[in-house]
Parts: sequence; C-alpha cells; structure tokens
Amino acid sequence: MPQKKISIEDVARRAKVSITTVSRVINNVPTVSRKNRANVEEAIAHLKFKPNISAQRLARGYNNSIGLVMPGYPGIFYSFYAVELIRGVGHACETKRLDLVFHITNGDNPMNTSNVGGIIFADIIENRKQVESAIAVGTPCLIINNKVDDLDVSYIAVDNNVGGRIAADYLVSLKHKRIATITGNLNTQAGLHRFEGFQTFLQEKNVGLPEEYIFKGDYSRRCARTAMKSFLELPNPPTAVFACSDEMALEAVAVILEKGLKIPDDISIIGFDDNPACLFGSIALTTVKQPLFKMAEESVYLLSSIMGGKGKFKKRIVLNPELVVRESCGPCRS
Amino acid sequence: MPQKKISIEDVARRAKVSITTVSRVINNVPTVSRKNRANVEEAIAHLKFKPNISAQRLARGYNNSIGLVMPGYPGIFYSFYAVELIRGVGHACETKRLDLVFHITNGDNPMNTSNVGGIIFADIIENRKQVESAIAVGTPCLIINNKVDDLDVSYIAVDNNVGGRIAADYLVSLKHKRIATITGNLNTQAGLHRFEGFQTFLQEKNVGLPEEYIFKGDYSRRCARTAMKSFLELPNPPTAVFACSDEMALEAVAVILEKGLKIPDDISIIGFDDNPACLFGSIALTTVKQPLFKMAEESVYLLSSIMGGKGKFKKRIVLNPELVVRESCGPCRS
DNA sequence: CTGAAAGCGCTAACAA
DNA sequence: TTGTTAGCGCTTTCAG
Repeated sequence: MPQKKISIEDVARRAKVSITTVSRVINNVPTVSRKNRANVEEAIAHLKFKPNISAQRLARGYNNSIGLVMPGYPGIFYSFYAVELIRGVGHACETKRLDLVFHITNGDNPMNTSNVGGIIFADIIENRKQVESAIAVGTPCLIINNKVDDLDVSYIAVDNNVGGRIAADYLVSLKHKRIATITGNLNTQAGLHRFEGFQTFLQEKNVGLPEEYIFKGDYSRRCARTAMKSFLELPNPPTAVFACSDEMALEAVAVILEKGLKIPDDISIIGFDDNPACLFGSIALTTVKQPLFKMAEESVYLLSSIMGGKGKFKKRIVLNPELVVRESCGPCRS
Repeated sequence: MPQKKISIEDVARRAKVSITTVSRVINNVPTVSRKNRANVEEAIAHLKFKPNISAQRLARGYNNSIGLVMPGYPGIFYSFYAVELIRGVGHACETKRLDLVFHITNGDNPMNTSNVGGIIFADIIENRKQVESAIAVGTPCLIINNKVDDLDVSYIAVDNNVGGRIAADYLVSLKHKRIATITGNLNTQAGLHRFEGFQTFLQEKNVGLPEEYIFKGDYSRRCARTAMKSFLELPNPPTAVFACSDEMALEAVAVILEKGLKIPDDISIIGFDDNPACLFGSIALTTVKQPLFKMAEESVYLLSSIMGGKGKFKKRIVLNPELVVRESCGPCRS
C-alpha cells in the first residue's frame, strides 16, 4: 500500500487558498481569480498532485468508467472479432476520457456491476444473468452484437441475416449454381443469422443448397480445412463457397491451392469480416465487411449518452454489412 | 447518473445490526455471530446490495485495480504480441480478482497513475515519461518486454538476443550457409535484440551475413513480401530465412510457394512467436516460441506482490524463448 | 462479539 | 470570487 498522499489539502496550503478553490481549478470552474488559479496550478505541478479518483467518484456520486465484459471461452482472443471490439471500445474510451475496466468472464466471477458507470457486454453467450443483474441494480448497459429483444436493454448489432444474403446474392449474380457454405457456430446468433440469410436468399432464387453443401463449422481453421476437403471430394464439388469468417475462408483457400486448383477460376470463395490479414497472401479475399470497429466505438458513445441522460432511455441500432469485392470470386465456368 | 443507492446502511437497518457488522461480513471478518451473519447475508441478497468500490478504496486507502498501458501506434492490435499480453494480463487479473483498467495511449493523455494500485506498461515505446511519473508518485509499476535498466523499476522480459541465437543455431546446425533475415522493427528493443543475437551467432560460427541478406522490416506482412521477393531475385538466393515474427514468416512462405518453390526442400524458413495461426496453412511453421502469455500472467502476479509488499522492492525477470521444430526447415541441399 | 465515531479525499450547496 | 461545512459509502480504531 505505498502510494504517496498529496491531497487537495496540501495543494491548498501551498497555494494559500481553501480546498474549495483547489477543487474549482481541478474542475475548471471559471470563477477563480487569475492569481489564485496560477498559484494553485503551480502548487499542483510542484507537488505532482493527482486527484484521487475514488474520492471524486464518491463525492460526485457517479462514475466515469465503463466496463467491457467479454465472454471467456477459449479462443475468443484469437478472433478478429474480439480484437476489433477491444480496439474500438478502447479507442472510443480514450477520446471520451472514460476509464475502461476490462473483464473477461465465463459467467462465474461476474463483474461487480455497480462499480462502473455503465457496462458494455460484448455479445452474451453465457452471461445473460449478468445483464439481468446489471439492469436490476440500475447500471446503464448495452449489448454489442446480439439483438436481445426480450430484455429491456439497448443494443447495437450487425444485421447478419443481411450479411448472409449479400454473400449469396453475389455468388448467384456470378451465375454459380453449386454453392456450398462453411457456417460459423450456429449456437451463436451471428452464426445462425448468417446462415439463415444465406439459405433463404438461395431458396428465393431457386438455387439448391443440399445437405452435403452445408458444413456446420465453428469459426476455427481446423473445421474449415475439414469442410473444404470434404467439399472437394464430392462427386459434384461446389463452384463457390461462402465461409462465414475470413479466417475460415483463408484456410479453405489454402486447401484449394494445395489440391492444385485455381482461385477463382476453378472455385470461388467469399469470406466474412474484412479481416485485413486477408489482403495479403496469394489471393486477396472477397468478403462481406462487418463494421466491427465502428460498432464498438458507437457502443461507447451510445452508452455514454445513456449514462449522461436523465431518464433511462433505450436505443437499438442495427448496422448493415457490405460487400467488398477483391479477387477470390469469379463467374461460374461450368 | 442513475445508479440506485442501496448502501451499507440499508442493509444494516434490514438486518437490525450496525453498519460495522455489515462491513464485517462483507470483509469476512470472523468475529460475527452466526445469527447476525445470516441476517446480514439475507439482507444483502434481498436488497441486491453491492459495496461501492470507490468508498471502499477511499476508506481502505488502497486500490485493488491495476492499469495496463499499451502503446497506441497503429497496428498494435493486429499483432499477436499485443493480443497475448491482453489475454495473459486479463486472465491473471481474473484469478487474482483485480480490476483491470485498460489504457491505450500514444503518450498524450497519459493514464492517471494514482488511480490504480499498480501499473503494467506493455513495452515502452513512446511513454517513458509516464513510467517516470508513475515512479515519482510512488505507484508500483512494472514493465513488460523491455529491459529498462536505467530506471528504478521492475520488469519482466523475454531474452530476444537468445531468441535470435536459437534461430541462427538451428539453421546453422542444418548446414545452411546462405542465411537471410527479415528483421522486426529495429527501433524496438525486441527487434534489435533478435537481430543482434542472430547476427552475433552467425559471426561466431563464421557464417557470413552479407548486406543483401538483411532486410530491415517492421513486422508487417507487406514488408515481408517485399523482402522475400528481393531475396528470391538475388543471383545467389538464400537457402534459409529467419523472419522475426510468425506473421512475416507466413507471408514469406506465401511468396515462396507462389514462385513454385518448395518448403523446406528449396528453402527453409523459421519464424518467431509461436502464433497458433501458423499451425495451419500448407506448412506448419518452425519457430522460436516466446512465452508471451506466461510473461503477461507473471507480470500481474509480480506487480500484485509488489503492491502488497511493505517496502518498495524491485524484481527483474528474464524469460527464455525456445525452439519449436515443425515442418518448414530442412537440411541444406546445395 | 458489537457499535459509536472518526476519518479517507473530494464535491457542492450555502453563505459571506 | 472565496471559504465553511456537510456529506458521499465504507473501514477501522476503540470502548464496551
């Protein structure tokens, strides 16, 4: 418990004013004489005084920190998704000068929801209870990337259904008839919606999606490899594949190239995310871009406005993904 | 400023005891009668009471939160390095039940060093000043991945010099004579040391390292591509390449394969990091493993002990990297 | 085993 | 423009 203890009082003494005046300059209250302000500032600098945030928070009665709770399942951190969220939230907190309290949890050891001014839940896989508890104690909160309509809570999400449709649409416009997909984790809202959108669009266009063209994946490279191999061994292999994440797409690309096939001549492939890692490698990947970073940033601004607002209001935002055409898809040749 | 206000007093009233007793049960002080404890616990549960951390911290005079300061240069988040640090620190904080306050900064907008119990600096690129200021106010701090011997501060780092030597040693043991390297950012301690270790070892073994075999990179895939292409265009191309990060190694692999060459038959390649992404793809990468996650975890334990310890003590730990042999290196054939 | 009371460092009326 | 004075919610002596 080191921590020196230069308090507002020490500053006041040195500047020969009351602590109130010191508090005023700390908080940029204009009604302080030029002279006093200068003295106080000198004292602060001289003593290297930093206000004690705990005391400030206690006295002010509110808290300018926000919690970011992320599901703790293994592998979460290797996903582009998680990294983008952290980046976005982190960046927005910097500009908003909010403290970011970072919390990884699998459901046990929940975050103490009353020690932050607000909470952002990055998806909710196993921690619905925490959300409920946050709502119960009245802490403003918001959910990223999961449309939770049965709880009285704000959220900001991407329309994954539309994302799936975009992929299907593009492939169909290229005249592909034999289209396969490697899905994401279907227990996930995002994974499920992407698949549903994809499937529905194909149905609408009367393009079949037989069982053997559907591989239920989990976003891992391993499953993508298995999936792509099995597709290639089919008597009638697909001419196009929609992988529900760029990472899986990349692995699929590797498998295809290993077999000596050409992309996009022999087979087209489209990913999902717009992971910058996919700009490099042999083939620049065509993909469906998710505004992850933006979504994360927005979540902070939104939460911050909720925290500042008087009444508790609720807001729900759904962002649209968009197609990014690069080199990995071409017209159907067979 | 919503936030309900169920305080210790409400609990005390309901449990018909004093706030002191409530405080005792919150803090697991044993001297509370069975009955009172039960009552208090009931009241806490019923009222959904959560202690106000700001008040606790203020009263206790110390702070069980630690700050993680990361440099904010662009691209930092796309590095395996940064992600591993966040993972490790995050995980350790979970188990230690410390609050993690996450702070990204380029040097402006420094973290208020006196609002956390301790600080971990992830590398120090542009924020030496912050470290000095933390030391000045007496906040315990520790630096990850940078041996800072001219400041009175603890650190935990990887011996990158040894890492470079390991790579060189392995390649030499495979009888390679024409060995090239794509360095990391040489303005970085890690990048510089890896290169130096590599170069020195080669010298010791009398293996030449001509200028054209040294490409000064920056950890980006782009530079790795440029580097590898230039190596391949040399009249006397190298038979082995040491890339100072797995990501660069991966890009180099891609370039080699695109040229129709074989790995490791035509050319061997060794990376640095042990990024799991490199287990997949066409060739499993041989690499030098850095204990990043472990280092990050350890940093928390170490800092935590410093925070708990009476006197300010200092500790410096250097971890060794190790060779991970997979498929991308083979004996020299020419 | 329990409670009264004195702060922790700061903010925010309220007076002056 | 300035200072006095209550608290904010909790911990912690110190008496009982």
